[in-house]
Amino acid sequence: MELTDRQKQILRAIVDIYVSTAEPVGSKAIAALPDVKCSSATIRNEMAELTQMGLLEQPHTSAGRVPSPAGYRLYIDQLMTDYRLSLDETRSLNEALELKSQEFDKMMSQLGKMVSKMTDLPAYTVATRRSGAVAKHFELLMTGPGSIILVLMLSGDVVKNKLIKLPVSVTEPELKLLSAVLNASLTDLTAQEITGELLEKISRSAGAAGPLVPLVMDFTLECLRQQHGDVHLTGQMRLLGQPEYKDAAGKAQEVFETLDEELISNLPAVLPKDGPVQFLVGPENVAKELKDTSVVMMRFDIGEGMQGTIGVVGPTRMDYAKITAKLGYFAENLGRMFQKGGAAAQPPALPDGAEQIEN
Amino acid sequence: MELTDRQKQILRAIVDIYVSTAEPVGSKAIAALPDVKCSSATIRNEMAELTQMGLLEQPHTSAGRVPSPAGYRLYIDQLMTDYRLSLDETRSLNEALELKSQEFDKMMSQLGKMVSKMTDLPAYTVATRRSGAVAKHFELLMTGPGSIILVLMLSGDVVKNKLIKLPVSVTEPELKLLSAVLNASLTDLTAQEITGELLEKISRSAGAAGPLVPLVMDFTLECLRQQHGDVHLTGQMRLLGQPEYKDAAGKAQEVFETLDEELISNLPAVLPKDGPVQFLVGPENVAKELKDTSVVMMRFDIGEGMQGTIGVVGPTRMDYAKITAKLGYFAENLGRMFQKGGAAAQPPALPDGAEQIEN
DNA sequence: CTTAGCACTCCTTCCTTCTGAGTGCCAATA
DNA sequence: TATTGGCACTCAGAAGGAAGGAGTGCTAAG
Repeated sequence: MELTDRQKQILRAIVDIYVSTAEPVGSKAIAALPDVKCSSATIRNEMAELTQMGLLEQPHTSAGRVPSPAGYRLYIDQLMTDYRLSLDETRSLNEALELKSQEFDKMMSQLGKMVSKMTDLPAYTVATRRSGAVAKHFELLMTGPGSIILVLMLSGDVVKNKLIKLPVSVTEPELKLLSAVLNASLTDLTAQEITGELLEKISRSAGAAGPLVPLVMDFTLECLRQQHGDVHLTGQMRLLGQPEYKDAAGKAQEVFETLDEELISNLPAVLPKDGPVQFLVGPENVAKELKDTSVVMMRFDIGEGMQGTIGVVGPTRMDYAKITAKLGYFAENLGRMFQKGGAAAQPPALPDGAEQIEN
Repeated sequence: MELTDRQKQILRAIVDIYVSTAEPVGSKAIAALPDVKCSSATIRNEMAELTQMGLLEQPHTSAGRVPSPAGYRLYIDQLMTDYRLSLDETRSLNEALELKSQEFDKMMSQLGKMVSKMTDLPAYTVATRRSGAVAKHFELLMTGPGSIILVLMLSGDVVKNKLIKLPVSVTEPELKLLSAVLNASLTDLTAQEITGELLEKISRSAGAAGPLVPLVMDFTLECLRQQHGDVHLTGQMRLLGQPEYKDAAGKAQEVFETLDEELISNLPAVLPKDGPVQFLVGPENVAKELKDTSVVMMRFDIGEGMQGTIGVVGPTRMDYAKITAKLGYFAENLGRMFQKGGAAAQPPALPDGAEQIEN
């Protein structure tokens, strides 16, 4: 069942208005729009039909219309007009993009904070490996009589470290030997390629530090197998600024808790695969508590077989076009920064005038 | 002006009841308590006096009484009876204490999550140095044609890393040389002891890698100078479970934002110094937006010149005794775990019966 | 097919009333 | 002198209408 042009125009208008007012949209409001040529009665007829099709909903009989999840979906897939970032917006996005270069994990978390601030909604970031990770370098450092720190460098510029308590006493030279053996035999191997035999061989060549090998390898394999970095979720409280949570702290709390638990653990499974952008609208969402909540996810490149995802979480009624535009701007420039010269590189030059972003 | 025993008893009862009900406490409720011997009229007289002294407040003329901040303060300092952890509580605290040993920073953040869950309130953790930090080891690793990773180990088992983009091209052996020079000349020095002259000397001995020295040292000095680790704040949303935020999402959001901004940056300045426990009651708090919010902070030892702080944030009306007991239990056992054998060590044995915790 | 008109629905807001918990004070009591 | 029972008074919050108004669906005319 195809929509007529007028129906599309009306649906689009309803979504646009509802997104900015959070109030059900009446037929008069639509008829009053400058480029609508017909009367409110006609609009009413069309609205009744759109409701029948399941694209609109009515909170109660004598209220205006609100887009249904299906309506949002259709809007996103077909009707959404690209949002043009204003010069001001571009400028503040650029400002935000001036990441203080730090440890990788902190950069990701800082990025999330920036996005959350720019969209005034909760945001999260995850780093994902595109290919299997390999170890690049092992370093074992004595920190005290009974403990060492293992510093592990992985592909993708990821550094992990762990404090290990020693089951046996080991001397500094023995530790050096073990480091050397590990670096010689395990660098550039994926988790699959590290076999039990290999480990046994290493244990034997490591001499007195042999008993350490399982401890070191447990952590290493755990790191290598990790597909996703931590999910950094921030700005949850911004959701409270949305009118839907005006006086329903209970509802908000439920959403928060779900975000904290479900989303963080399930989200990596629904990272965008096909396009750079993906939308989860209301009930399409991972958890049923989030049925009135939507997620916009945007992929970006961080080179070295790694890929990042920025996501923004908001009420189903959110400005998909604007958020997509902002995320797109971030993604584009982040990819460039990560590839070219790291976060310390120049932020992108200010374009002359507002820039068109494709979604 | 000293309080009579009966006044103390009444104040204590009012705080105890109000803390658990969040409703103003009337004279009848007090008179009905088993160990109160006088009538409600007497209680009313005493309550009027306590109100005059500024220890109680009245939301409106015909309502019961509520403790004022001064009342809470007096309660905390003199009246609070130690809360006895139940066997159940001790058991779940012990369960929570089974930290998965990980990187230091993650442990701290995980600890915050545990505490937040156990108290059902927002919590934060910070690690603080007691003495100046020194560098223990430098490691420079080539990650690609134009970039290296600097891994820096500090005293206190803290590991920091940073991706550095190279201004000049450097070979692997040159990098090794620089590592060696850094390790030879800078280990065990505090930030103060690293002078310009010293750096210049290093630059010269580093040969081709000389131009890298400022980049490396900027980061190193930044790390050495850092007094506090990151403040890990979690569980903000639990505040929404408290009745005072039942239908005031706006107020909650304000508190959240303040927590995020003010608290995190100002908090290290008010870390407990004198006792292991410190209370910030309502207006004593760091920011005026938190005037209805209290903080309980507990110090614990993590050895190696480091000290940790766990804090719990809640409405002024919170169960100080219970929270103190729980934090105390954490602090005691954490200190033991960190000192004896790291987080991988055994959690404390379950005491026979509930255990008395001193605050 | 579109539109003006109209009756109808029902949410929202505002006002009023009512109730009851709790106080303050006074006079009686021990 | 300290305590208690009694009583009038206060005031927030709940409950109950009543009015207002935005918006709909339907019908009949253009």
